[in-house]
Amino acid sequence: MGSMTAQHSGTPARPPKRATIIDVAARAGVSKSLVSLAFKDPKRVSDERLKRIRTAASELNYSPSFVAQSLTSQQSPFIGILVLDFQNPLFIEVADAVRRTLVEHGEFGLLLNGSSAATVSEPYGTLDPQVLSMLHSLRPRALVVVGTAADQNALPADIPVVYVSAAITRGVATCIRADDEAGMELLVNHLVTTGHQRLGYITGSSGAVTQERQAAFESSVSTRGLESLLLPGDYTEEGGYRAGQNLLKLPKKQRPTAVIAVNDIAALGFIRAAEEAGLTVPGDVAVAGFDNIFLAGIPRIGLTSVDPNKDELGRRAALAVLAGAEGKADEAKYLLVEPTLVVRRSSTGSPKYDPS
Amino acid sequence: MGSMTAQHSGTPARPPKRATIIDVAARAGVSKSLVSLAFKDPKRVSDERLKRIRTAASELNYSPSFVAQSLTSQQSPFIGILVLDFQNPLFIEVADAVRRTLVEHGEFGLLLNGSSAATVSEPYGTLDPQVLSMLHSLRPRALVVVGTAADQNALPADIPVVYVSAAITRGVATCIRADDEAGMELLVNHLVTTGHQRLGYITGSSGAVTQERQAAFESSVSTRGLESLLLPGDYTEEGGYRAGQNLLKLPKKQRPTAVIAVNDIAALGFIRAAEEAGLTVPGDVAVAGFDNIFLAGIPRIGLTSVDPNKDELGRRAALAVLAGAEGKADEAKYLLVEPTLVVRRSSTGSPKYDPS
DNA sequence: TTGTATGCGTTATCAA
DNA sequence: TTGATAACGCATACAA
Repeated sequence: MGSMTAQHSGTPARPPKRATIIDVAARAGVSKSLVSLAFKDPKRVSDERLKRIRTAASELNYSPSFVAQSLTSQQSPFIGILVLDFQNPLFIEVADAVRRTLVEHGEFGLLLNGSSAATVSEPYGTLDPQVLSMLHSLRPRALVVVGTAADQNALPADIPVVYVSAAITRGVATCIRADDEAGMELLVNHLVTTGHQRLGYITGSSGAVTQERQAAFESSVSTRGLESLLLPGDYTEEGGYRAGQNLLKLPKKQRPTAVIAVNDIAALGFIRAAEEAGLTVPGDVAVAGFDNIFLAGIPRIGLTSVDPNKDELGRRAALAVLAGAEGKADEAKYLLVEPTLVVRRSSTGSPKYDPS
Repeated sequence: MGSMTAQHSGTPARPPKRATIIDVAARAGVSKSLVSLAFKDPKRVSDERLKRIRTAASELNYSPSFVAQSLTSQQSPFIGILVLDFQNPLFIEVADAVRRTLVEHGEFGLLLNGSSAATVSEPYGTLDPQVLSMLHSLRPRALVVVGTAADQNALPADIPVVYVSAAITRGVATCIRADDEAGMELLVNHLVTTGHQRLGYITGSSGAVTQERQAAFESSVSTRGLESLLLPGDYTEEGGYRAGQNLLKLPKKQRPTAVIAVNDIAALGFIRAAEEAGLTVPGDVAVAGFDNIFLAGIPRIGLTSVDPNKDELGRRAALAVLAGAEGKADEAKYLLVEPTLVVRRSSTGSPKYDPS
């Protein structure tokens, strides 16, 4: 009996109506209130009736209607995890970590796409009004938003919200994110230690993360009195590639000897531009990125990167949102998770790839 | 006015109750059925009242309750797109293509996680019973399942379902997938043309896709009377790596000169094993995969791969599910989409990576 | 064109 | 411990 039975049979027949609480009550010979009770608070109903209800329910393949439940209770028993960019592996991993932690605590985390972007490339995502409207009336216990949302006010104001891997205005809502400033410090320190004095930075295109990482770079660089160069780019491979091409227009003397990109993907694009132009990495120019996505760890790539500690981000976000759902969140917190630096070939070691 | 207002104020205060159709009716001085009409079929209500209703609605920030709507109409105005593995870029891209096509046709596609796997590595996913139960009562117009579901019967039997990028039993439900047999032919033909006579194949671990690709390989190879070798693996980098290590235990004479992996990720793992052992790709061994994920196209990787034509898969699935939602799907179709071969360095060209 | 009554599946309140 | 009944927010059929 496949899923499309109705389509197969010539006559649509009657759609196999789903069993309701009334059907179960009738079959078990009790009132519907008792059936409801049997599901919510089994120990308050006598053993005998409980058994009758349960067998009736399973025979009818009954489960309480989510919709009807949330209509009366004004609340749905799940926590929504809104991901703003499914193409970004960082977000996926963080979101999944949130979900796992939620499950461990007996909560049901529903992971769904929150972005309305037709084409995904902008990290600074717009929340899909349709999804929001749906969520608004579904009334999940709480919401986790993964990634920076363009418009925070679009979210239901009466549901606890936690942001993770997002850059939002401090104080308005709880936010868990990697400490980019610390990450940048790790990176710059590493590069300086390995002998670099002239650093380039490939910027993001827009959004708070862009600004904050850029500010962190400028601060790290000026504190040390280093020469620096800002290369406009974005979060895409293409953006990094263009930044690389622009860099190569400079006279050799002025070129940075090491380049940090706003994220790993852009770093990858930069590498492509550099190598196409006959430069070696890290021989002629060292490269590093942010996020430490899967890609960065592949031997052929070997990209030095700041790891945001995805599991920890997800775990903390889950705990925060659980507190919110319990009504225990007294105020909006702004939690920074310590990143770590993963040093690979792209910033050190031999310029040529030698796997042996 | 953040999202957590309720948490900030010491006293929880009364939750800012959401405006209902009655509030709007009262404010606009009409009956609630007229408000309902104004939202569903505006042209059936007089201009003047329509205006009053609309301003009242926006003043109260009212939008129809999704929950109440689907409770009465027995249907929710969206199409669910269930993704079985969010870590698999292939699925993400296909799912997004489905969503885009749906949007073009005025439908709302909700992309959500359908897998209950704690750790994601098995491509042969288990549908999350919680998600299913929720969906069951939400009653979306239709469902698209992206990826192979372990248990097809778990899905609501009274909602049209279309599978995409999945391997399911023919005939039970509509299924859109890449023609793996054709893809394998393209690949084997390419390798034979470039001089290879001894081919290896890294298998998947389980599931129908695993079986079908393997059968396709064996068929392609035996038709041509080629020597071949099956290397047990799975869909992960680690699986490909282990397969590679096993291959290297063989005396050089018996080793295949080209290896096809069940997917790109496994191919990547194989490359790592080969290069760690001092072999060059494609000098000592040519490598190719399936799926043509983003990774495969990066110059440093340059992996020859069978491209499943993700946009087309998504588009066809969307069209099929639209037909199903309209009740126009007369029977379960099994549609194969023609793949293309993308030849890159890993199977041809110079063994050493030279970007210039 | 507009208003009224009823039902959707469940929970909550109250009686029994 | 159990059962009757009123919400919940909306759509639909019907009446005006």
